[in-house]
Amino acid sequence: MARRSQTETAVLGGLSMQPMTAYALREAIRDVLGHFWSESFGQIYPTLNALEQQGHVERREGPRSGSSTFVITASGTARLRELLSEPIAASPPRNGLLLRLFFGRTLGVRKCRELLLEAKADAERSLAEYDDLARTLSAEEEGSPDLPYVLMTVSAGGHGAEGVIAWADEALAMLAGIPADDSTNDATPTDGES
Amino acid sequence: MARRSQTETAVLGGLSMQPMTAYALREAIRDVLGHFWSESFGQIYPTLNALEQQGHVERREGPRSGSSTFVITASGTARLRELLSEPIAASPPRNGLLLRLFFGRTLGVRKCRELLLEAKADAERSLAEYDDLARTLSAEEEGSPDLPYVLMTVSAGGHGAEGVIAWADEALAMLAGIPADDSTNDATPTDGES
DNA sequence: GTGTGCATGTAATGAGTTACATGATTAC
DNA sequence: GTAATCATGTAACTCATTACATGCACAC
Repeated sequence: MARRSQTETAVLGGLSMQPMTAYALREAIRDVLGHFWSESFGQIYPTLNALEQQGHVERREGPRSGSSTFVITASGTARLRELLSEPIAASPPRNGLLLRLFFGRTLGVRKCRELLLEAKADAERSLAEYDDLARTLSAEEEGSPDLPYVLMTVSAGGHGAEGVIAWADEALAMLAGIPADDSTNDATPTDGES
Repeated sequence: MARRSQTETAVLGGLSMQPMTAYALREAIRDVLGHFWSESFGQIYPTLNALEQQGHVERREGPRSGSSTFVITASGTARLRELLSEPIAASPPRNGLLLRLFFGRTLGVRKCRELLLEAKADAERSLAEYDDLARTLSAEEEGSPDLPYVLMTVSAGGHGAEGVIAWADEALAMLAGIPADDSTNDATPTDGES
């Protein structure tokens, strides 16, 4: 747990695929890892400096004057392997959609339906994106030893999206069974008694 | 965005289902919302105090001397409705499993397989739990106006777990297609050149 | 009378995000 | 020359978690 927590993993991992400038690294993390991981960019530079001091990465001449390309060292690869082998620290769940639906009685049937339709549309859109991405990557990165692993994570996104779609359909059906009671929607609260 | 960010929503939502002590609330959040939401308990008490000062909850005699039961007020219900209607602030994705698999070339085929088998087993276990939970709740809370909404969130958990299982099978099949190259596992890194 | 669980809170810490500040290079 | 983009960093701030501190009440 060398602090920098998982930022270290993401940074070393990115550099394990290819040497990059810090700038390129942060774009890679945003665009490529972005589907399932995020890093605060404010920590990438400090982490790179720390890793350099520990000898896990080396600074080389960058593509421009003043810029540096970072290259992972053998010790960095070992460190990455170590980090990847650590038990997965489950980040606390925070599903804003489910939080809203859970209190759906207060939110109202109509808004719940809207949320579900929106979630379903989002999932359908991202499912299409994942399919595209898988096809593009298979073609462009053909033969790369990283490809199968990358495809696995893309596939996870796809299955997740499919799960959301199936769930949304089910939930919409359940919603349809609830009397579209407008008193729970925007009218006076049902604080009848006591 | 009254700060206390979403803690406010969870607290008001919990009290919208029934009046509780702060202690009971934090257990409810842990046990019931726990599948898709988490709150740092250190924020529940301050949030309750803030809500009390704003008139969104009222403090009543608790079940013991010195303890208080909190009751949501009409303005609290209105506030909750407002909070639930706010756009969903997507929390940054942080999937530790996918982060590891993405760098699977470095981690090694064997450990990837272990991770996937573990994830699949976890998903199967929680799928069974969700099924149980749905059955139990349907029986125990029969007739509650909150029940259908609660069941929707349970169903989301189930579909999610099913998605993970399907994905894990696919990913394991992909893994099987990779030469179980032990050089990428624990042997010397493939830092051949330069 | 004592231990377990109910009950209430606060302080310290640490992690993560944003916004800011700065400058070089390249394309137009 | 000037706008966009590459490039590097830091400081301030918010947010969240953990651990700690305290005490009552009820069952045994």
